[in-house]
Amino acid sequence: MPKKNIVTLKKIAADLGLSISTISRSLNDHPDISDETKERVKSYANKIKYIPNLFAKGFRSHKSNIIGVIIPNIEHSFTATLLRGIIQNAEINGFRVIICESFNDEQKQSELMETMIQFGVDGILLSLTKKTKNVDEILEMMEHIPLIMFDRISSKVPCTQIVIDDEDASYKAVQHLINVGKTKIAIIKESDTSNISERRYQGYLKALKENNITINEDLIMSSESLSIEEGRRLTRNLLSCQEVPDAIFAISDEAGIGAIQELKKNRIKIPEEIAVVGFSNSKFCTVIKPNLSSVDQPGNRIGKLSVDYLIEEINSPNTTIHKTIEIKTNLIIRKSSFKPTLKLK
Amino acid sequence: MPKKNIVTLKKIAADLGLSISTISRSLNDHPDISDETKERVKSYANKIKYIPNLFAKGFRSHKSNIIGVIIPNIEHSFTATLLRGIIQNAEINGFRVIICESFNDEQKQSELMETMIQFGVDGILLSLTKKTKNVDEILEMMEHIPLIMFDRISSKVPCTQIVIDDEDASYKAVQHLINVGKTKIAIIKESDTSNISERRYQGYLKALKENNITINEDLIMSSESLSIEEGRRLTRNLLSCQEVPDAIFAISDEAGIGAIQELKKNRIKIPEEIAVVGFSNSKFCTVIKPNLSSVDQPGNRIGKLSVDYLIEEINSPNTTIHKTIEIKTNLIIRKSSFKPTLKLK
DNA sequence: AAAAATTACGCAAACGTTTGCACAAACGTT
DNA sequence: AACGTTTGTGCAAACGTTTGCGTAATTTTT
Repeated sequence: MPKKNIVTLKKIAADLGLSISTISRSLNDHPDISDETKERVKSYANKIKYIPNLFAKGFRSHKSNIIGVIIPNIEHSFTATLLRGIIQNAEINGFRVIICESFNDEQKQSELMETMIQFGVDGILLSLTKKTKNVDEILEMMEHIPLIMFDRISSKVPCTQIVIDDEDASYKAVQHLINVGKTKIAIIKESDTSNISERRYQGYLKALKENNITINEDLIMSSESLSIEEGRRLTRNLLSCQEVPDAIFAISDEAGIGAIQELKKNRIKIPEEIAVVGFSNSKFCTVIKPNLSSVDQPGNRIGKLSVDYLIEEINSPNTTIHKTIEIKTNLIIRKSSFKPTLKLK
Repeated sequence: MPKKNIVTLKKIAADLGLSISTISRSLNDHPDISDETKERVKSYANKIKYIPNLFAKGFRSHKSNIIGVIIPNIEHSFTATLLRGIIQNAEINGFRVIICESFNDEQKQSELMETMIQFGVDGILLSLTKKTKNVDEILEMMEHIPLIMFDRISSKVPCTQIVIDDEDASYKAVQHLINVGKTKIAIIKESDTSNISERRYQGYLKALKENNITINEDLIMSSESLSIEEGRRLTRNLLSCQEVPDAIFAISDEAGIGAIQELKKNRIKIPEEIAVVGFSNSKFCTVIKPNLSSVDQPGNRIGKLSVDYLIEEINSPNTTIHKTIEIKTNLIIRKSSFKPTLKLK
């Protein structure tokens, strides 16, 4: 019987011979109330285990203290750290979090946003589906609620966005490969509808250009969706090129793993003949032999920052300065690309 | 300005010349209302994009349509599939999900439960911290809210529990090792405060006993927390035993991976000299060479079932028949334990 | 000592929805 | 023709909280 014996402001007021408003204000530390009364109310409320009715609160104040999070794929390795950062920081700030998965479905993504708004979340943290084409609905819903985008973003949406500095990360990865003496550097990326892939590709191009390495189209491999299997397939393709690469930069660890597997199958020495670098620094990296060099993304930090900015926006909705924050990454160098005798550039 | 132009029942009533109650009933398909009126109201509500205020709803009806989920560690590989099953099924049934992580902290776990109740969730799905000693608070809070436990459960709490049939799973894994001719089977488990580890250990013992294999204490390795590193360390210990095992059953994939790494380092042939089986069928299994045999846990199913039972309990809180559901698993046999010429038992 | 300001509290409305009850109209039964 | 029944709708209370305003008591200022 959870129903009865529910403690409300009214009951406390009756028991203490005060009015409901005095109780409310005491509990909320309103300056109008004397310290003495506050103390009396608080200790009594505590004693009889008063639990505020958050529905009534939200109903009155139009504040839910809930943040909605929409992510494309909860199983993605990077997502866990991202979520952890979000949840932790939200909690510190007194917010709860609702997490929903869009399953990379643009339609579902819109529905989720709508439901969340309806539900009364105070703000939304959105990581887009892999190929979000139409942002019209998002733009419309932005009118109704504070929105921050993270990880998988779109420049078409004018809001604060927090993201890995993908271009810089790729640039550093490729630069590293060049530093260890590689020149025929292949890239395994996704098709150009993927925003993230595209940014990483740009970093790749930039590094090559800066080092006066001519871009060889044969060494640019794309796939719709990068799995280990796709990594293997594309690596097979690379090996059958007339000019075989001496390094492979994969924009995902899965693809990098696939590359290593395929290279090993062909008895190609890693990193001597072909070096490999991945992206995400997932747990796979230290399981595969040789260990995969990879770009480490500080997911916690992105999560934390997203919450920070969202809360800021919730508290002052009119401030329309939208920033784009790019978080720097660290390249973790392991056996798959390490070369002790580095060639000075 | 998201504030104004909010559509409420009152506005619809005014626009349509009906009363608020008629609008409410129409939208809720109350039988008292004529089909004609219902249709008129619904289409108009739809047209002006009426969004029900869920706070007011919850406030009135004491129903939130939210399920709270508490898990010890969001980064655990198995958790993702579990969550996916929960979220999917909850959504189908018109429930939203709030997910919180207890970080394997018993204190935090209680706090989270309390907050969730306070928040007005309709029910809680709980997966315990690794070592939950004191369940008093949980027992107390159970009085106030429907509770289902999943994955990491405790027999001390009288509620419906959904869990992998760990004993059976281990039994099958060890039986498999015996089938391929192994007799000196080691186990890498956690210390006996871990409920799950203990159940898996029982399955191990059962299989050995049934096959009249005497239990060798030297082959039983325990650790506080199983990581890849711990797997390696315990495997090192095993290799230094006077009687080296011919198989290792690790109750986690991480430990299994560690075992394989250590065995390879010592140039021990897998599975010929020592076979290895893990538990969870995580993605690691197909990355390591040789591929790791492992117990596949249908996380989706557990998640789905948990939601089913919880909703049942929410809808009829008095029904106090608490079941314990044990889901069967599948052993996925890979190179790390496969032996083509199997010895008939 | 009177006026002004401050302090500490109570009253009551409001938030949007649901729901028990009342009631009018229309219908079916004697 | 008088009655009960059904159908469709409206009235108003209630849920627990916050908050603008009012006010009495006290203190400060003149």
